[in-house]
Amino acid sequence: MYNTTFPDDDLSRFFQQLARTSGLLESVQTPHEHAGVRLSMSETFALGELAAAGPLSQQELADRLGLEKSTVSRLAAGMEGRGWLRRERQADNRRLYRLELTAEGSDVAARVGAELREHHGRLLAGLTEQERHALRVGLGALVRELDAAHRHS
Amino acid sequence: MYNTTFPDDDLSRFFQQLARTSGLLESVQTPHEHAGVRLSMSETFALGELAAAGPLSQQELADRLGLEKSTVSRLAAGMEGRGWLRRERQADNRRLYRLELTAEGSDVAARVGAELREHHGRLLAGLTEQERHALRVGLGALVRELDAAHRHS
DNA sequence: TCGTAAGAGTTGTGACGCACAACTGTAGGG
DNA sequence: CCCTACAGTTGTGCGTCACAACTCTTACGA
Repeated sequence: MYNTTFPDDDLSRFFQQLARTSGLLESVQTPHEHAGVRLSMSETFALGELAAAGPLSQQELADRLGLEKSTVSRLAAGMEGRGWLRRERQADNRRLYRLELTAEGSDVAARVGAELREHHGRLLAGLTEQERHALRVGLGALVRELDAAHRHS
Repeated sequence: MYNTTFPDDDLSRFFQQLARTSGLLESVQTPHEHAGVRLSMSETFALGELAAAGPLSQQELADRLGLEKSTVSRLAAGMEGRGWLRRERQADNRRLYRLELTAEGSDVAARVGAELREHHGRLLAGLTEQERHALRVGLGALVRELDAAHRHS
């Protein structure tokens, strides 16, 4: 009688599992050790965005991270303090920052990225080739729909 | 030069997307409105666990949710206060609680569960039948590996 | 049988991540 | 030249959580 009341579909089970173990996100709540560096999830993603997209303003970074500008202000300040990025005003518009990774920041991004890739690789190694392919197709489609749903809101 | 430093595999993109939009988890951080009821993610999962597994002790619930017993103590107290569950000591061992959903708790669980299912359904409706199948296979395998990885740690 | 240890649950405390609101500073237009 | 728009900052408070120290119940062995 019980299990008819709550979603028992794959999506639910997956997200519950994800949120419970959080092995992939490496503990959503608490800063964690990556490649010998302690960083939060937002810092991890910020490094990823800056590494992938190059210099951004804080507002652009906030949009990409889905965070409030005030939060990103402190986030960027912290990362600057740790020597991971430079904060210079943009020459043509001094209202905007130009957040750019330092050499050290790029290095951390590379190391953390490598560790995440390796972690994902270990996980995927347990899958068959078919399953990996299915995961790629399925997640790709899901990301597409998530994105669409997000845009329409 | 930039995009070689950070994981750009599907898993990374997916989780970043997930964490950014969080449409599925309905805002990881902030309590959200579900079926006319405001509850946190942990409360949502707790309802799901109790609805699915029946009466549990607090420690068992803590294990299932991946939370500390002190956290679950306050969580359960709150849910008791909202009339969602009863906390009785187990007759044969009075150290343990017997957390059981009330009628109202089961009702909330059912309504929230239905809304989550509907939400997931809307999302999946945008996928082709092939993609849905692939997602099912891929996520199933991923859950299996996450679980295994979690057990071995 | 009594003391001691184990384990469930509670409470105090503090960290962390975040949003909101009110502020400052820069830029552009009437 | 003011007025508005917008990037960024700071004050503040909330929600979630872990850790540690405590109480209470139970089991076990000398």
